[in-house]
Amino acid sequence: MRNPEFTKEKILKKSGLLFNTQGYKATSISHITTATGFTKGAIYKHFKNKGELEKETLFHLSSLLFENLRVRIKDKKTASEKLRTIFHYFESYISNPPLKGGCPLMNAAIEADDGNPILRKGATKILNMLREAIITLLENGIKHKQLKPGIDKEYYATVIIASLEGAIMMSKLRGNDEDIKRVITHLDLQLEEIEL
Amino acid sequence: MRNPEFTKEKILKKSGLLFNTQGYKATSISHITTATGFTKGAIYKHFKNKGELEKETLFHLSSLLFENLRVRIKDKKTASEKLRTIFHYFESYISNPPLKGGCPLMNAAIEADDGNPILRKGATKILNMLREAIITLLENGIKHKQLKPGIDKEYYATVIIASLEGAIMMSKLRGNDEDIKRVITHLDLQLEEIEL
DNA sequence: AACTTAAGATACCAATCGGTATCTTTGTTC
DNA sequence: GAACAAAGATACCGATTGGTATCTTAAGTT
Repeated sequence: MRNPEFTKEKILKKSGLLFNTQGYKATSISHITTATGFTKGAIYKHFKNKGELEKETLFHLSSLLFENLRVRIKDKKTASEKLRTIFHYFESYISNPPLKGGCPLMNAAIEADDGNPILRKGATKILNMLREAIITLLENGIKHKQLKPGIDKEYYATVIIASLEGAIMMSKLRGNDEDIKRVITHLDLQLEEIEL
Repeated sequence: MRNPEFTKEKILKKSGLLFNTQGYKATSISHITTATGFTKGAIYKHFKNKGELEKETLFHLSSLLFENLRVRIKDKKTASEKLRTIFHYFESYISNPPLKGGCPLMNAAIEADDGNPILRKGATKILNMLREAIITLLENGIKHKQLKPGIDKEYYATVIIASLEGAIMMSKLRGNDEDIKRVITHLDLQLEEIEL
């Protein structure tokens, strides 16, 4: 029963797990063959080289998270509610992670920034998507008189992303969810201050 | 002219650069031999294996940063001034980095957390040192009536470290210092709110 | 100046790396 | 059912990996 689409999907899924937990450089093609049950020939039929597999896997991982978030905020009414939903999505990120290995954006950004330009470019793209999504949310909040006009949207987008990413790293390293909870509390407070 | 101390120092220095920029796994012993001019035999005389070299190098890198900060805050009078000095230390961290490759704590934490227990332990230790240093600073500020009593010190330590670490990652990835500057502004504002 | 010890150089090891060329198998089309 | 193209398996490649055993060289001790 051959099913090339299923095969590619399975490779991406297993690669996603391995790249996100062990790292991109540390995960070899052989690791992926044993994890998927497919052979090297099958992998190189679907991806022209390891860099391409890394790139596609990163995109696959981030799409998973974006979709996760999109589903959770789509039925929320106000910008505040949507933002708060995003914050609290990360509350269980350590104890019950939607993705093993932490944040794929962070992982790719840290591993790639000085030695893997393709992966770095992918991480930059994801970060920009995230920034723009939050800024759009803030803009809609202002437009619908839910958030104070004149606030610095770029500023809030940066503070939100930076503190969440940093907190995930901290909580993951320390093995508890204290840090991520504190940061979520902090972001909730910041949001209160710009609500009308 | 043989000088084993100088040799070990040089190995640590060059390893620090390579590990912090290219990554621990991605940097081979051969890379270090060509960078230092020493041979494999010399390296394995001073470090029993690569893991030990990684561990010692991480400690060497973090000591460098801690010492950097210590010098800058030692002549500052109040806890607020000391904290503000720490925040603004990271202002030039991207444009004029004291250490190439970003924050060694972050780099080690991200690379190690799922597959390198020795490095992970080292990163945890450094994070705890940093947390306790900030908490001590806050305690002294309270004791000397510079900061409001009853503030949640753990909370502020987490917010400070998380947002700074996240911002370094963002600014480094995007290649500018906008994000780190925004976070420093944010932390300055937070500090104002707990000052007496 | 002979002896000793540690520092560092050299040469090698099996295992693994990413990648490719070639083969076999499967499903589709006519 | 013969022909064909695509999917996947197999076998191999040179280069590199972390690590070690052995050798040489330099410096200190008496």
